[in-house]
Amino acid sequence: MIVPMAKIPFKEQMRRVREDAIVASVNRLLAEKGFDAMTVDEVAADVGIAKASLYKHFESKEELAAAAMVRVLEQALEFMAALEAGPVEGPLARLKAVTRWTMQVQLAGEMPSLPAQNSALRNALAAHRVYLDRLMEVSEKLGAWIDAAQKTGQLNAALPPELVLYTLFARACDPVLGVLNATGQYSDKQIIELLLITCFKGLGER
Amino acid sequence: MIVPMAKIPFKEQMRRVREDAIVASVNRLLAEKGFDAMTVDEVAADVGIAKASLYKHFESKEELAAAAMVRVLEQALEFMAALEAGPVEGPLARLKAVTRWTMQVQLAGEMPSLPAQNSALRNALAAHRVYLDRLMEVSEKLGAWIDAAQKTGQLNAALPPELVLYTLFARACDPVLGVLNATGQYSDKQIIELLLITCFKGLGER
DNA sequence: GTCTATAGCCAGATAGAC
DNA sequence: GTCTATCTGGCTATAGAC
Repeated sequence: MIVPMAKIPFKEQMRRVREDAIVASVNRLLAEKGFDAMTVDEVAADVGIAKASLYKHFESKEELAAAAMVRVLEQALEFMAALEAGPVEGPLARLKAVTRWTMQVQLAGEMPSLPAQNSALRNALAAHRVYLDRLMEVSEKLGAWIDAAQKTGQLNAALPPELVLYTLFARACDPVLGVLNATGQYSDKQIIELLLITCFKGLGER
Repeated sequence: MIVPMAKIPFKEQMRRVREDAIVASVNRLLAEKGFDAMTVDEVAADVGIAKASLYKHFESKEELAAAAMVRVLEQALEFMAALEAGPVEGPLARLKAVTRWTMQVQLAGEMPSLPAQNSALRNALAAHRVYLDRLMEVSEKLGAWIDAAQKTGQLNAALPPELVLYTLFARACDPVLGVLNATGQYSDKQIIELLLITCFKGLGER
């Protein structure tokens, strides 16, 4: 269904472009250095505007990080929607495709990493409606695929579905990928295939 | 072989006890909050001495973290030596036993977590002789077990041994454990057995 | 809304008396 | 070696001119 576009004022368009540029910078810096090591000054310098201008768009450093997280979650939703519309059939194949996608994002240096324990940030995220909403959407879609894959016996049905979900999220920012990449011994493709094996088949021999 | 103990001066003994207490506190705080969120003031308060006194023992916050890492690596070496002397036979069984041990340490809130990206800390560790030495010892012992397990077909021989090694290190501080524990739905024993499955058998069905 | 300049704070590290 | 008190730098956030 095609929805007629509402006319968007010019100023509003400018604002969006600016904010997109900001969030893209934040995303890259978060991926590179992590939340704590990233400074708002760096973000401003990277975008090419003054720090005070940043604060006209986002009211805190935490808001910046949340915006970056929302962005990557929406990209994930977009990818997952494309998967459902496309030729990739079966829940397991789709779960693997998403996992592969998260690894590609990591390799591209575009997976924001939020230290799991930072309390100021966690509190901000736990109160951030949009972030929670997107996170829920992704979780529900993945959850449906996990359910289906367990019912058809493609995934180990003895594992609690939440465990599978948490594991997939964890693999999306698994440090092993970075370490493996740093050795310089493997191509991106090899790294992804190796990590897919350890994730879905484990380290053991069958 | 029993080595005759050199006589240790009383003052030296006092110093060691103090430093052990300091490192134990650091270890716990690192596990609880991570390196960035941990403050030297907190450490001093937790130990019950003044901050300036801390700096008579360790010359920087990074040195504190390094000492905690050395401590846990030495505990690992001790555990691994006991494994080799004990009833646990076979390289795979030993690898699983070590993995189980690291998860118990995590559950006990005693696995120091060093954000993978902090550059000041990483530089300090990369130049820390004792830390690197212990890390190498652990890696070599694990590497030998991995080799053996791959030769006997207990571990997937198609995986590069380094990948297996990095994966085991990563699982020693896997956030999935904490998340699973936070749900309150599983006992420690269940959590450990579930994570051992995902690590060695993967998410898929065989 | 953009900028320069600065406030305010916090944490790592140190001075200096005992 | 331990303490109290302080220095110092860097970071988030804001004031105020334009």
